[in-house]
Amino acid sequence: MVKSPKISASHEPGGLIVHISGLLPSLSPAEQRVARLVVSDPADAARRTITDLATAAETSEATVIRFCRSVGMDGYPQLRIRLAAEAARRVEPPDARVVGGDIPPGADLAQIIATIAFNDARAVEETAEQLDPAVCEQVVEAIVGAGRIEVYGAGASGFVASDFQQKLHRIGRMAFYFPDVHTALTSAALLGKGDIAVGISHSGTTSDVIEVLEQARSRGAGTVALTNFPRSPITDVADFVLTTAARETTYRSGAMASRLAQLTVIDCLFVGVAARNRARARRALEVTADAVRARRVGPGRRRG
Amino acid sequence: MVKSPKISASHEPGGLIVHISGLLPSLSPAEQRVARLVVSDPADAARRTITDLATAAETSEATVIRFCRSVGMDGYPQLRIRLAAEAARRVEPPDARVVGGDIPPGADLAQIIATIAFNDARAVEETAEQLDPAVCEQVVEAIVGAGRIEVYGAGASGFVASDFQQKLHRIGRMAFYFPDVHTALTSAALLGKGDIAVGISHSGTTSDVIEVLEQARSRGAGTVALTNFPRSPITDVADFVLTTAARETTYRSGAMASRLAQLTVIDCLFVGVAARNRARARRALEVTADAVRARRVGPGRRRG
DNA sequence: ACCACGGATGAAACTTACTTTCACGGAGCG
DNA sequence: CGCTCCGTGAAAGTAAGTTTCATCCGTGGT
Repeated sequence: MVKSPKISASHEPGGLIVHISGLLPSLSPAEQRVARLVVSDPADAARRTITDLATAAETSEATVIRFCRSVGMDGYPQLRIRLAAEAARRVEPPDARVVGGDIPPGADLAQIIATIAFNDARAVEETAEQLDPAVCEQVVEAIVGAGRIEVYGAGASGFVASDFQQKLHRIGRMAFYFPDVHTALTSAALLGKGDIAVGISHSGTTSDVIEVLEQARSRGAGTVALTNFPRSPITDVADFVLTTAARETTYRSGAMASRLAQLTVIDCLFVGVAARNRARARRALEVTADAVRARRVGPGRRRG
Repeated sequence: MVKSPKISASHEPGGLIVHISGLLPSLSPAEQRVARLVVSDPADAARRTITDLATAAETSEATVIRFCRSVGMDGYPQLRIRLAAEAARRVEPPDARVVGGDIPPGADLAQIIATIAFNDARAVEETAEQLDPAVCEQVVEAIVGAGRIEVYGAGASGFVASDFQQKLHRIGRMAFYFPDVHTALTSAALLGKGDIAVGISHSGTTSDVIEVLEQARSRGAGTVALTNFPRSPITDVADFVLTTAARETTYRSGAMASRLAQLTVIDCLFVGVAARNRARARRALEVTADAVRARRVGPGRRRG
């Protein structure tokens, strides 16, 4: 058996490669070698026979098969044709920016900008592609029906959590965010059936967030995890798992791509929730916009 | 017509399917049955095994192999992956999502996600395109040489400001962010020549941010504005203006696109700054990553 | 009418690719 | 120190793909 019976479904419509990248850290070393080969050149991998690929990855055919199963395929032939399809679909970017590539040392700013924009945009697109609308729908449903919503996140993911809280609050949902673990734990302990706890962690391994989510769950609240890695520990304490698809480079490890990917998911959830009651949400947005109008200056002239 | 295993080269540029259609009349009856199956549903054919396809075409495997050779393939596996690739390529391009379009009232979540992702990714790309590398360069320069860096932003832009501060801080630059206007004003008053103040405001009209930036400027600090509107009030108090390119829709006025666009710019600046001293930045990132390692759990491995 | 010929075809032999099983070895745990 | 569990590849086993070959059938020559 693979994973727990989560609601995250075995769903990788938006790109097999992306899906594999996400699973990469949860694979065994030998399988990771295979995965890296596959990800780095899907078309080439599709051309190879299983023995060939195994040799190239310095492992045995058995491991390649295990890898296929790990990423949700029936066997090698299926992986092969999926890879071929995938490779065909992705039209190579015009110039030679390597996806997820590091910034070359001699790069000038224009190059840097181009590379970053490419990767950032990519993260957004790929995240959206692989998002499972069914799971989103359920999460939206849960949020709409929730008595209280709490959002947790540490460090960089904390910004995202905070952002989500603010958005929900703004359309009149009772949402909270606690930067402090102790406060968060305390608050989580007060959750109950019908409440929703959302934990955000790129790596899926942030113990603070996991603990709080666990606490919330033990009290009967529904739990949602937002992470880049579908088999990371955080998914064990989540009723619903939503994943991002950001490929981080070593150099940019404080990187933005994961943040953008997370925000994209948040945006989808937010709009989904808001769409449930357009009138009310719109009214709330207007009211809140009015509230800060006094803090604005001039006509915002985009004058000619 | 007889079939010509002649010098027809293994070159079918216009697409494999077209190629096969063209050859169809020159094939033997049994091969034609195979060809028709393949042409009518390439994706399906790619999924089938040779025995399967042979049965479906009411013929033997041998004939399928002959068919493969007739159309210039080495064997069945090659045909299969070529078909998969072909089928994938001829998938309809994403449908007509209007750029900057609002979400139609009846939209289901899948549509919403697609629209959002499209607009978000677009905002990132377009922002990068219109970003002036020369100005970025100057800003990076200023930040690298700055004694102190302060970042201001209110509301949603506050998250971005905070994020930027955190990033800079993480690579060892002396950066600050103040959520509170009074504190920010006080701090700005203490800036001087050689310091840098960065104000973030999507609309460019947030008086709090403008005031603080003004204060900083009056003390001799360099000022940077990040806004979506190149002629908004904030640009009057900025030495350097960086712009985003997010088209906000009415409905999503709490919108994410502008946030993502801002973050993209921040990302570019950050990487630009970090690139100035790769060794130091990398070391700092490693050290800070180590610092939170204890707050992480397990290897993210979960199977069985 | 008969036969010789050649191409088309599928059965079966054969080869290669894929999958499963199993035993080994090392890491972590009591 | 011994235990278990997990990752691993060797090898056995199965299925897929390929080749060979005998048969069939239509054609054209005798």
